[in-house]
Amino acid sequence: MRRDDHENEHEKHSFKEVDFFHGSTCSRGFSEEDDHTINNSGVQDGYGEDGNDDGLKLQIDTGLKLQVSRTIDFVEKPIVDDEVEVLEIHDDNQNNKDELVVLREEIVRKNVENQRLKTLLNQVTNSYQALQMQISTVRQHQLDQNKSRKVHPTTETQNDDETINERTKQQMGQFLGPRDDEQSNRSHDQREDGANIGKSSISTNMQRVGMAPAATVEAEEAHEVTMRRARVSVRARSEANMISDGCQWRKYGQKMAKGNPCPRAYYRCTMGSSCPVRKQVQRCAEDRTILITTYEGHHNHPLPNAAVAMASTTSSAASMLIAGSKSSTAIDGLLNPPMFSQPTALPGLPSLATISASAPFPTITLDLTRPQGSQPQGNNSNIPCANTNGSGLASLMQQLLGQSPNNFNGSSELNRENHNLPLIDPLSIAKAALAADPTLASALAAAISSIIIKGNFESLTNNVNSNVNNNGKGNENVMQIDKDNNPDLSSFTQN
DNA sequence: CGTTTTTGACCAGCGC
DNA sequence: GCGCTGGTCAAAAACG
Repeated sequence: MRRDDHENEHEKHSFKEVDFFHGSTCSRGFSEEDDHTINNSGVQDGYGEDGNDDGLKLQIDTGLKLQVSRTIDFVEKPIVDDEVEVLEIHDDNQNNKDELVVLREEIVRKNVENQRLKTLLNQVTNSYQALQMQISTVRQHQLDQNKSRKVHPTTETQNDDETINERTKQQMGQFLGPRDDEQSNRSHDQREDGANIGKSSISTNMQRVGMAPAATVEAEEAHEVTMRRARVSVRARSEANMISDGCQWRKYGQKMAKGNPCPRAYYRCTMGSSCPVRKQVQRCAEDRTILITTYEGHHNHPLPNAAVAMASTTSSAASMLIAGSKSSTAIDGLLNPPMFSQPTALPGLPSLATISASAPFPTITLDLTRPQGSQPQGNNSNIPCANTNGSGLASLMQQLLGQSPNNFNGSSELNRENHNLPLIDPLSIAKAALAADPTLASALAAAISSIIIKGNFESLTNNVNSNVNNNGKGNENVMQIDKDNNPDLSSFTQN
């Protein structure tokens, strides 16, 4: 292959990336062949030729670095050996030593570039995390202000305007995803805040319907407990006794649960001296290859990157449940279990996760075992399934970004309020999927990176407007990923 | 020897 | 009040 051919190949791959970031399907990074493309051609071609492309490429790697350690592995993997081997064969065949020298130099140069990009990547990562901290700080400050307003309420109009601004910023922070090391500094406060968010919302709604103060207090207390105990459950096929989530756990108990011959194990996070996070691990009674891991609580200590995914998902799930509770219907549902007597597809995310507020505590379940597009029993038929076209990753990301799950009821009066609620963090959902099943890493990493690059807040906020009918009899909203049964996703599997 | 796991006891919530 | 169940505690055992 001549150098010109190399450059043509580079250009092709660059076009692939551009296509991807403009929304078309793309296989970038989903195969071994393309893995190298990312390291060599893709980044290299974009770097130094176009200032805008520079930023683009850097942010690509930022996403990978931040969320998918496995993907980073091949970013950091030396490329010399394989390529040299290929080139040596090439040299033997064509006996063109000059060309070989040129190509070797090219490889060396690209390795240097890779090192430089890695350095820049770290810088961008740090900046990204710093920005998250700033957003969280602003959010915290505004929540405090909100508490003060509760004590000294002003006019309703004023409060509404401020609340809108605050919630918009909360959405921004939510999209970026909570940072657990900054959570560590104030996790308890955050939980308080989470409860207060719900309390504030409940109070507002109670006032609207003229409920008695005593009932309000009672509801607030119950809601606070509910929100503090919000859980995230991950269903994944695994022969191991635990899925790797980056945290250190200490087993403190084991019980036989009713209706399941497999024991349930109880674990406590040991990465912090008094970390309140716990998890339960149990095999599914119907299919013992399925491991069900349920997380509860917020870490109060810094987490390694590998653990951030699941931890931030927990936080996001709690926010999501709090958001859902902000409608009066949802409050009734959370406080009165009959609303959750039957499963219901999660609006916009029908095949990725389950929200189950059935007693005793609301739980969001990431089901990584179901065929994509399948629905759990008792699905609300009114919920549109965004996955019927079966377009693989594109469909998946459409589900992740397409609709907000916040509008659990169809109350037009409360929709305006719901528009300003914290959104479920699609990054966290995807990251949790990655943590549970690393084979999805390369596929979702690229997609997540594209989200970051595009700053796709619009995709989130715009779609919040979609109303979702809820007939009030459902209790579980379901979205699932299954790369095993989805050929589109399976084709992206990284070995 | 420190840490982790095991396992029976204990407690709280709930329904009857 | 009683029994059932889920969750936690804590002492003993196992492990590295």
